[in-house]
Amino acid sequence: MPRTQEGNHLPDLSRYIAPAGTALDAGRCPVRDVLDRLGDKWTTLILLQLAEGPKRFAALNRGVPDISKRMLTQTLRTLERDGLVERTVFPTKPPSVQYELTETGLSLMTPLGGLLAWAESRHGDIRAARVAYDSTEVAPAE
Amino acid sequence: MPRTQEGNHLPDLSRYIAPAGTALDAGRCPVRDVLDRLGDKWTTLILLQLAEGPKRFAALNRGVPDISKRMLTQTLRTLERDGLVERTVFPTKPPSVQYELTETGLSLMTPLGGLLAWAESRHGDIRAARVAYDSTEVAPAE
DNA sequence: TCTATACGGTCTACATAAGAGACCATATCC
DNA sequence: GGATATGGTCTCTTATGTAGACCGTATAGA
Repeated sequence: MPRTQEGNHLPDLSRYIAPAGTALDAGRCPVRDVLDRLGDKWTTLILLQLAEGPKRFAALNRGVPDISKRMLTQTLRTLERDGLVERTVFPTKPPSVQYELTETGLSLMTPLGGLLAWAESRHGDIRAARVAYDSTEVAPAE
Repeated sequence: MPRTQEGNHLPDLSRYIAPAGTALDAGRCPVRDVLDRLGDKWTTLILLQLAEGPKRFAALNRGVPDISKRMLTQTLRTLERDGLVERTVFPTKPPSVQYELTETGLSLMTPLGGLLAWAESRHGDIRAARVAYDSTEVAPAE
């Protein structure tokens, strides 16, 4: 079994890999249980909106214009259920609903920020790699 | 790279939010273009496998037992296209194929590690929040 | 008064994506 | 000869995501 063959200053990621065959099921594997949520396509965008401060439903919808209300509701419910977002209903007439990050949600912003910084700095590389890949696929003249 | 550590003092995340109405489309918004990939359900798991060192197709399949070959192939192709993973075919008799992280892929491991550390440390909170949420939903008698 | 808009959603119908599992060719082992 | 392993592809079915209509209340404007 190949160990980590180089000591290239990586964080010890193997700790996040479930022991083979045992804990890869959701509910026990934090990677799946948490990371899958961030990949919800909308979750990260909404968290980013809320990182600016508490917002209301319609404001979130404006901040992420191409999300449907259904998906916005659904994503917010999941975030609320996971304890990342707090939902407060003000009994005004039309009732207004405020969403804001909880302490847990707020604490996610730091590691998320690191990932976004990576995404921003490497976005050019990734896009270039795609172009290169697609061109060699179309014209494998190498 | 922002190294903000305080919970109430966030890194400037607003920079990752596209100017309203302009750049939320994929291809211009790094958040979508990159983060959506990590949410591919399998991508992170496979990257974690490869963080241990180069692996072959079947080894990856064993490391993530419940992925189908079809999804494994597809995910690896996407990672290769994005320049995060390099695919090398050795012309042995049943040809063997090795996958390994590129420098770009390797560079993702650090911010990803931060996110996984967060996921691990908050997993208990999140699961507890879910239980609490579900119980109040089922029995809203307060 | 009649209509339009905004609030915060829900509901239904449809399109896309994921998943299971058969299948392929080659080669070695028993 | 049959099983197993290599690295996939292909089709079929099911789950998920999306668009958009709809709902009731309330305010503003014509």
